[in-house]
Amino acid sequence: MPAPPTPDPATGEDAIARLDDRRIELLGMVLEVHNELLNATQRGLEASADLPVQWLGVLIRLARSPGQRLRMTELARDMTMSTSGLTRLVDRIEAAGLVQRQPCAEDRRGLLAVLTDEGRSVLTSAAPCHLADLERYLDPALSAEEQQLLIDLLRRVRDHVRASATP
Amino acid sequence: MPAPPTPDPATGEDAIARLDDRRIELLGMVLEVHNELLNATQRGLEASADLPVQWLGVLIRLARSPGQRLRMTELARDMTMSTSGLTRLVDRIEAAGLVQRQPCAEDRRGLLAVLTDEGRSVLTSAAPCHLADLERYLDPALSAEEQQLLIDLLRRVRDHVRASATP
DNA sequence: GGAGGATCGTTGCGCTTGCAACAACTTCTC
DNA sequence: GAGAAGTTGTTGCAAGCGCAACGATCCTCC
Repeated sequence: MPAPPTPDPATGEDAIARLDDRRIELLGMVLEVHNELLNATQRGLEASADLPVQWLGVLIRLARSPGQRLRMTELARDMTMSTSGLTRLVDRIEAAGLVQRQPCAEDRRGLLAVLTDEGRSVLTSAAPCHLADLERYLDPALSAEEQQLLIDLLRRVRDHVRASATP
Repeated sequence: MPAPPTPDPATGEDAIARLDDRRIELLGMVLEVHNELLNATQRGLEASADLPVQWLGVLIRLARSPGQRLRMTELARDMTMSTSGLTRLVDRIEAAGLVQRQPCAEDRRGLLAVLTDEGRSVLTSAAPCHLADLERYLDPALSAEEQQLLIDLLRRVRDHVRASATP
């Protein structure tokens, strides 16, 4: 391959040409799907239960955990957010009575976020609407197999980003 | 299928059981990948060019557009963010000299965000690092075909969410 | 051609988040 | 055991975003 006619502008053109790169498109698509899907589910959740999606995220993770409780740090990791962000988030949810902080028996520094009865009740009433919304958005777009495939592909990306970014 | 033994708690258990639903897992995975990938690329971009990812998003979209310019509203749609958010974002980028606002000839309400020479220069110097980071994160996780497949699946989700949520 | 409605971009305001610093506690090391 | 080093959760602070309201401009329909 011969050298390009105009060296310095050519590197610029080269860089511009690479803007259509597959990986950049992938990043953009992840961002767009995230925003669209989050906005859509948020609207649906506001209409049906007047609940922020993040609250539901916390409630779901607690409900799935043994004893309906989770350490603050672990919850923050699960939610992929900072511990300070999670502190305020749990503050709000606790003020609404859906969660409660409990001291941790085997580590006196730690706190456990515990799902209250009211939190569990709110979750069981909001979950069906949330799921119906999600089905409405996803099922016509992707078959069950495609959804599973998408999950697997995304999980592989997540795992590798985590592994190569955390150190 | 016989009725469950304890009716009212059973609906609760039922709702809790559905928390493992494929669609909820998919939503969670999209959120996680978004956060991880955004944080990772952000760190890389800070280290190499000290540039927020959103700035690069604007720069890339402008560079790809004919005349390196885009209407504010269209840019907001492309970035999947509100017009007010974009106003402040462009404010910052313009203050840094990478973009410039120009009046729109055929619509005196409108403004065009135009890439400046400096913006183009910053983009061409930052893009290679950004792409290298992205390759480092994505290529070991997914083959070229899988990446393309992932893009296609995500695009179908995006399109359907947009179509069924906007009205 | 002019009035009503829609669209474009900006601003005030409040909310949520992350970073850095901190105190309380645990764990490692000698 | 005592001190150093790390971890856990909270707080002050500032940055960024979306919503609602606003003026300016365009478009439609009589």
